[in-house]
Amino acid sequence: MPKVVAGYKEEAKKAILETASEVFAEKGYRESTMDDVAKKLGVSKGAVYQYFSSKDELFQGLCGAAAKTVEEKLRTSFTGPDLRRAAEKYMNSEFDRFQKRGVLMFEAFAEAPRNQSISKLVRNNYATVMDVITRFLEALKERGSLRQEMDSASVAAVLIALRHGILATVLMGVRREDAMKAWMDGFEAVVGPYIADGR
Amino acid sequence: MPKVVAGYKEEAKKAILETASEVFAEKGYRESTMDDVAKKLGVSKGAVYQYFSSKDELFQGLCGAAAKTVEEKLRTSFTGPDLRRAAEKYMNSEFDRFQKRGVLMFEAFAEAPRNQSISKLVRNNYATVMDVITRFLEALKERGSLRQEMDSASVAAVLIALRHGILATVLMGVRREDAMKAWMDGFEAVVGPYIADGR
Amino acid sequence: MPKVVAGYKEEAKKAILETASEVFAEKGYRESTMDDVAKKLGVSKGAVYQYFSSKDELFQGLCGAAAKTVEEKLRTSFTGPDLRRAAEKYMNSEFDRFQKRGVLMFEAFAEAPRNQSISKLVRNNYATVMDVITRFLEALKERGSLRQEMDSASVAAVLIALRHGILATVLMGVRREDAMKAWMDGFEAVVGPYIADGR
Amino acid sequence: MPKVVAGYKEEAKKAILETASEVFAEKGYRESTMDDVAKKLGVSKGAVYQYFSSKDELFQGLCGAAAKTVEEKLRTSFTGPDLRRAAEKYMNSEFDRFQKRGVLMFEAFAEAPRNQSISKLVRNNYATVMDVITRFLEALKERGSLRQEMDSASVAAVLIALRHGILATVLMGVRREDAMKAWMDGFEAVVGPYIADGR
DNA sequence: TATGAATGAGTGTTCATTCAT
DNA sequence: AATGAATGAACACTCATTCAT
Repeated sequence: MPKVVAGYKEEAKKAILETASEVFAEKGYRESTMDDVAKKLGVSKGAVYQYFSSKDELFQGLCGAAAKTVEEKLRTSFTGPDLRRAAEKYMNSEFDRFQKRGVLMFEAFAEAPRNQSISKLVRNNYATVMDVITRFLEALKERGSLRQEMDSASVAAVLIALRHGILATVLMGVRREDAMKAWMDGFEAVVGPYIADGR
Repeated sequence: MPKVVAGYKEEAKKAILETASEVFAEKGYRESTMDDVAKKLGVSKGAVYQYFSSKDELFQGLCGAAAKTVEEKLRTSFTGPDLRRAAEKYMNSEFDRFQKRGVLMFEAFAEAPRNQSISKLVRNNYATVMDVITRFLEALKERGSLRQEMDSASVAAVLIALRHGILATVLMGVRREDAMKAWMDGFEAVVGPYIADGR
Repeated sequence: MPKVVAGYKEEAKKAILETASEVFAEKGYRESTMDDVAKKLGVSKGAVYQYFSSKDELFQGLCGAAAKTVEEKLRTSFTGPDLRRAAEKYMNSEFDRFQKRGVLMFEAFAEAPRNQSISKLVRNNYATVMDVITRFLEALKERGSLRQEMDSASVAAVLIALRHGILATVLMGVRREDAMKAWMDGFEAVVGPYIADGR
Repeated sequence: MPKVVAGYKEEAKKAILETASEVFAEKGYRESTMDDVAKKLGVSKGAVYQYFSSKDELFQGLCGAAAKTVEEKLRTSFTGPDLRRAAEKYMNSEFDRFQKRGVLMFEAFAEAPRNQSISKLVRNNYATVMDVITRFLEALKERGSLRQEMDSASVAAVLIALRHGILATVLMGVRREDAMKAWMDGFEAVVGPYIADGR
């Protein structure tokens, strides 16, 4: 009779989310069963239901957590003075995550049209990411590191699309190094010349 | 007792594929039932099974058809002398298709990791598209319409990723006009200066 | 692969209803499973669901059929010239039915407060029965077989209650003959003197 | 950590029974969960199990208590010199109880055939009630208040059936006042003329 | 060829009951 | 005594697939 975790409720939820994301990523959301999740956790189905009242809620929790991870990663990656290196580091960490959980993003997109909560999550995540990147570019412009006539919001939109598309190609079988090259090429072309220390 | 179509086997398959893609796009692949498809066609389940021996095969047929459509569209769009206008026209037609069938792409990506056939389809499609675009860019370079030092394959990879990412943002709720702007902005940045009539 | 019945849809429904009422009467509605019903029919669960889309609907169908049977029995029993004998014959046939399916009535009453359809059914059945009996007594009054000052509706209400209560006591273990005696005693007391051929 | 009651074991049981009867009456025995009962009590499931070792036992306790209440009510109602008024007062108090807990009776009847304990309870209750009423009628006969040729046991049986049937009609939606009229009409018809002070 | 009744293996979810704390 | 997390056996309901007609 193993416990979900030996700790507190929040810990338990996190553990379930973690396991569930592995299972869902491996077998797909619709193809995975609650039993799969429970068994991988070494726990009974009922135990999982104590923390998430439905499979759907579990999936939403998952997507929410993933969205937060993405935002976090974004914020922590784009900090240093070297824009280019930041972009590279960022995409590298995305690749790592994608190796394992990448499909989940598509699962979420596929569900969104028929699932209000997921849809809202996806949209909010997009808005947040747009905001973070736009502000970041604005700050660089003010520092003089980027050309003044750049439309930050527009560039941000392109970068987000590019990032998404690059990740998708990885799922399509493109080799990681090729994908990274495409990302860096695209990044440079879109962001343009960069003066590291502003003036 | 309506026939799938009053014509030949191939006609019948096309009709089923068409209807199935509507149903799957609306309700999702896993959530759609063979009965949904049959009913929308005004035909019995058994009739559908006469042409596709399983739901999975039906989905594969769907994806194959979609891939062909994409390739076709690509080839027909990028022909005229005006690169920019061609890019815009192309994305416009993608948007139209995406309004209705967009999600199917995500369904396919989500299935791919667990479905050999779909996976192969996706990869082949990627390769084909890469090929088409790379050749096209090469041709333009030879004509002198694009800068000679451009790495056609690399630019093609970026463009494909960008296209994919842009379409994804549409599903995420980005307005069509904003998505189009991002596409055009990205396109120009990536492809660079273009001399319409070469030299 | 046995068919539900070898006949038409309506036959099939009747057969299912028949079997289900046996199962439900034996094990109780809530304790019976759809599998119980299917197995007793020698059919798969899915087959049952082809005719009744839910367990609840099956139960409603059951109650509806039972209500109709009751009304029918009432109408056919109270016809001849001998009121007393009619009453006895009627209750006898009720006892026969009750031996097997009696509990179902209580199941229905127990469900009614939480089940609109059942509630409506029960009320409608009561209204119909009241109507039938009242009219019948009225007719007898007109023929001069019953005392003129009798309040037919009131007597009908009492008779219905009495009938119900008598049947309940049978379920409580009262011997059939004792129950019959109580019914006849009550009936006579309530209906009063009767002149078989009017005038 | 609230205690079931701050008092003695018997008090605790009573409190649980009281709450459980509310819950069961509202949602039905099979549809109610032990958690429903516990939560309404403001206590954990485990606490309830300390006093009743199973849901079934809880239900039996309930029925037992209800039976006692009925007997009590009977004994206290039929005391004064005015038989008619006593009958009315009695049914009035039954109506009050029925408003809230009426369905439980049907739940019990529905369970009885598959539950020895409940079955025994129901039969014993019937026997007791028969006894109480028969004795009461006998006493009245001896006092000269009722016609001497009356078969007390028979009349008692009819009255019990009538009472039961009347209560059932209330559950079927008959208005309280109409039900009361039917009860009084039936009562008078069955019991016959009554001389209030004997001789 | 087409039909649609039938199958049967699942799947999400519930809940009485237990038991370590 | 009380808690509530965990168990695990059910159960209603679904659906891809088959096949007799």
